[in-house]
Amino acid sequence: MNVPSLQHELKKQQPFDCPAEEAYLNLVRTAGSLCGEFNRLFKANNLSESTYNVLRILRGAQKAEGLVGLPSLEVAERLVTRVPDITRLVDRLITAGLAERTRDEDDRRVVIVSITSAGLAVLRKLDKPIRRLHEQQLGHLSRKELIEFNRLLEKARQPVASSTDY
Amino acid sequence: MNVPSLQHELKKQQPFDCPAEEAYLNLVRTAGSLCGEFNRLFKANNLSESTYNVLRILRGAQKAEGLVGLPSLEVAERLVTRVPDITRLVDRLITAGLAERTRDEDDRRVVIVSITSAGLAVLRKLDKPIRRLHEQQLGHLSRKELIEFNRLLEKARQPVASSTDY
DNA sequence: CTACAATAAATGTTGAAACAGTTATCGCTG
DNA sequence: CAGCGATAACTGTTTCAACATTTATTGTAG
Repeated sequence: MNVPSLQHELKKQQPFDCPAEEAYLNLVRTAGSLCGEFNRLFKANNLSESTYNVLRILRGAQKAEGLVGLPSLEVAERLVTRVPDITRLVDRLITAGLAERTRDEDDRRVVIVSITSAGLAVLRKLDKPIRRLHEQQLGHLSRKELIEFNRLLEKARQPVASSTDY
Repeated sequence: MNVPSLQHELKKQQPFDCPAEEAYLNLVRTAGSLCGEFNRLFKANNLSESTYNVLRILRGAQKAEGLVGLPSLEVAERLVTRVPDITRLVDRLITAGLAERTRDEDDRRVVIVSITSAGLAVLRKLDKPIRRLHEQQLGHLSRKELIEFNRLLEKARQPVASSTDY
């Protein structure tokens, strides 16, 4: 079965109101579709996209920056999608034994979150399946297409008449 | 302020593991960003993206297909993002007076969901702001870019080696 | 005509996201 | 060093999504 056009897929008789709307729906649907496959993979390992991303960030801070852990807010800021409730996100990881908290003695307001060896083990186990899924999802786009795709996605994030930038 | 590259934005020191992953993160982040703006608009009118989409589908069925309403399952199938819990989604619309249920007398298992005049009024009120937001978000992409964007998004949804298609 | 599989919708329950409000600590100013 | 605003994290609460289970109705096979 070929992938039908979005318009046909939604059984809309009339064309889209405007091209921008069509692209928006296309974008949301595509992201949802690809996300869904990852969520299934994560769920099979008792993780969610959010908790997985936190673990990735913590491992990255260790490997690339040589840090034991990161302050909670720092973790929140590095997440792909904004998360206002980092506390309970980390709570779940701690309950699962994948992360731990230590209070920063220099500034007792901040809490350092770090990944445990169990957390690292989970990530290691997931690395290959994740990479394989990435390849399966977008590996059939050529190098050129990927570059153009990224360019368009970044341009789409840059709003027109961004009055907030002044 | 320019939109920094995703890589810089996430404060990752090392490059992405693979191009497919970079594109995936870019996609998810862009969709989340644009979605967030719509969600704010919807919320200001006591709607969510899901409930708004249901209303749109119901209005579309009326206008384009001349139907009074649609069976619940039919509504669920037309939604952009899969929703397993159409019942309570419609519940909320009914509580808000924007939709109503009638039992199909021919097949008493099915429930016909239809939009009320209040629901149509809400949609009418939102039509312009929605269109304006679409234009603001993606209106700065040229016609050519939008076409290519759509093409790439559809290609991205088409998995490689889709063994399920045989 | 009864039994039963299939279908449509509703319900129960759990888990997570969103938002507001609170507590603890810090740094600065008088 | 007392007071105060700013900052970091936590907590309470509501709403929503996801999953499994249940009820009601239909059509169909014996």
